[in-house]
Amino acid sequence: MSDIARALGISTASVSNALSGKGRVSANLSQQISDKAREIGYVPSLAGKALSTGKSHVLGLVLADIGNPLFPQIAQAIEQAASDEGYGVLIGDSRGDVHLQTIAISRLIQRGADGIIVIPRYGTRIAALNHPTVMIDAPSTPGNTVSANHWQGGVLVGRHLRDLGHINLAIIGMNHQSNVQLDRAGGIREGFGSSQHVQTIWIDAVEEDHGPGCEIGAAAIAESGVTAFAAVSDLHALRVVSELQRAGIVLPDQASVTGFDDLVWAAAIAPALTTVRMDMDTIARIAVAQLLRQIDPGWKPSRDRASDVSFGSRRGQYAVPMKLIVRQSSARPASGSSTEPHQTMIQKTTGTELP
Amino acid sequence: MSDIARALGISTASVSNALSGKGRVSANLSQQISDKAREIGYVPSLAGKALSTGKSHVLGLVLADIGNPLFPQIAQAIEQAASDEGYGVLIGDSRGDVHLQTIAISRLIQRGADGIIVIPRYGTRIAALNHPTVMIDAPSTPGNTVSANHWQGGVLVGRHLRDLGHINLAIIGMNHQSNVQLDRAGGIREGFGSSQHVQTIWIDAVEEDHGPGCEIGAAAIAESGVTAFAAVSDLHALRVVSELQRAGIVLPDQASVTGFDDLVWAAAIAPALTTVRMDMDTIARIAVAQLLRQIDPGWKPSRDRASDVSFGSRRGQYAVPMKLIVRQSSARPASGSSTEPHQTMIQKTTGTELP
DNA sequence: CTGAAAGCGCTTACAG
DNA sequence: CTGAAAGCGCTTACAG
Repeated sequence: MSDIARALGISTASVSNALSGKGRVSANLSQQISDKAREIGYVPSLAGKALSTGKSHVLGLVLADIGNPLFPQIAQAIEQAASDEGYGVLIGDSRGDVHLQTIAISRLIQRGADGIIVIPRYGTRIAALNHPTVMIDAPSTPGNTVSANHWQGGVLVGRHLRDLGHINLAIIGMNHQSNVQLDRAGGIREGFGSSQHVQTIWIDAVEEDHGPGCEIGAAAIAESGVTAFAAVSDLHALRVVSELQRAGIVLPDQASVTGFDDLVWAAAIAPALTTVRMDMDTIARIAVAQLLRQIDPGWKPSRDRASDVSFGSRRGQYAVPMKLIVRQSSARPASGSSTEPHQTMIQKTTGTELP
Repeated sequence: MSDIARALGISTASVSNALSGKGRVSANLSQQISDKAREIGYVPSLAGKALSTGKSHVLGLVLADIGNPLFPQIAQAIEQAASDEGYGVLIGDSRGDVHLQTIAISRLIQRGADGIIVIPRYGTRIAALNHPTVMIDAPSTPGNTVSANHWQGGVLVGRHLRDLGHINLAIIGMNHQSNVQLDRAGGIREGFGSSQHVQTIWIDAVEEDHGPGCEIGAAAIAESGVTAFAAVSDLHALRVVSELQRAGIVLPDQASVTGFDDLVWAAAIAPALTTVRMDMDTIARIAVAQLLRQIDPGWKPSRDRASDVSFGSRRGQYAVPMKLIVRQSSARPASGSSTEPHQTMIQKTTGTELP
């Protein structure tokens, strides 16, 4: 910057004013300055700017567990939304440890992050920082800023399965401490209708009895009359699909399975998994916008995003609609066989030697 | 810092010297300073430090595609290794676009990253930056700094399948532009032995003919006599498992399947997937160490890591050994049925009405 | 061992 | 419209 000033024989103040476009410089000089800047390949020093303004233009993204399979989707969306607004993203990982979560946050603050985006571990409450912060979890989580509308996503699944003609459903969850999972399960129940048969299996409870990674027992559940399995995550849906197929149950003819999140393998398995997808791009945009508004109350989005306003919010919270993605794992069998008594069909295939 | 100096009636120079532990201050004063610092809750300003030293203590992590399912493992390991050395990690995503990759890198540099860690898209060559950079890809990639020894990982798989008694193998790859996949496939071939029957299926070629997401045709391949499937990634292994099971082929009795990378679902499916794991923690530590050495030739690791030196390197490259994780998908059947003529067995189960 | 001073690259009142 | 000056919080020769 001083290079430009020297080359043009002017003050750095004018250079700064011209380059920041605050309009305190004549159009003529301003033009010369930007020409010269381009000519000498001027790259502003963020460090200098940060020191004088007190803003680093960096956001911190803290996850309970970076190992989470959803992390790629999240990080990609946040990175995009942040960089659209001229912000960088610093990552912090608390490796699933609640205590480390706080440490990770303060480390990012020390590093100069202007604001923090937290995706907490279920059951965790973030101690109120006196630092701009937004949280992405579930509408039912206290302190949540924005998230997918997990309940509504569940309703989509429940209705879909009901419309397929199922009357006996098992919901598969992993952890009943997780508001995300609780919301999803509640929505599924509502969508499926309370007059039907519905049971919920929490895998953590099963694993407590039989050890981690044990069978969920999906095949046995199917034999008891359940024809629809709605998992609260694709990972668990995959376990269900896997156990069912191994037991010789043909999908989707004899049972429908659905998941959540549209993880990378959902489309890769056969039959491809019906699932529900979050609109992470929108969630990320809203999260970043809310954060920047905290950092600078006068902040306005760089491009108009009319959509930002369109999600009704209880208590200033945004709940972004989810979208059902119907694939073969819950297709309506062409032959209409889903209405046949499934007991018979299962028996027909259990003749093979199974584990 | 000036607060401390004022409170103690000394110069900021002494405070700086004491706090940075460069030993130019009497033990006595130094003690007072650190006491006072703790007392008033002093938090150093990285911005000030960055401006005066010209170092941000931030590293940039650039991925071709953050959406990559391996990203969580990578990011977690890099974040850990970097923060162990007092560095933060800024993320950049090129969304799979080769052109954006260069842009992402320069954006991170502009943001003040002292060095860049690149995990490139296959087939991409990073234009030599005049900025500290390390690259994590495959030993066979020009410019690679450190990576898993994908070839050796392949050998592990090949030998394992051979030792199981298989004599007819199909290697499943996705993209023959990827050095990672090429290395893995080559290793598998070597480990399995060249005297055996081996064929390689590249999914991208199959998809070119039949559209994306089409069947690989694993069941048909099995019917042709193949009893072992070695995929170069868990994702493709999953597709194989899925197709095989759907066709009524029982794993591992009638066929063995292996993958690569130990992605999150590898242990979740039934039967659990035999796979090969990278030692990302070691790779990340070496990558960070190499990068910091470029940034500051006098740099030394904060803790002694004797292990860093133990991986022989051709041309200064590190190839970190991979580890085979044997699970049920390639277990030796208790009954020894893998040596029975599998044709019969397949027929036995294809009696059910399959798609 | 300790301190006064200059400088890193920017921004921002304040004068002119 | 333009510039001289001070300041953001640190580090680092250089004196004393």
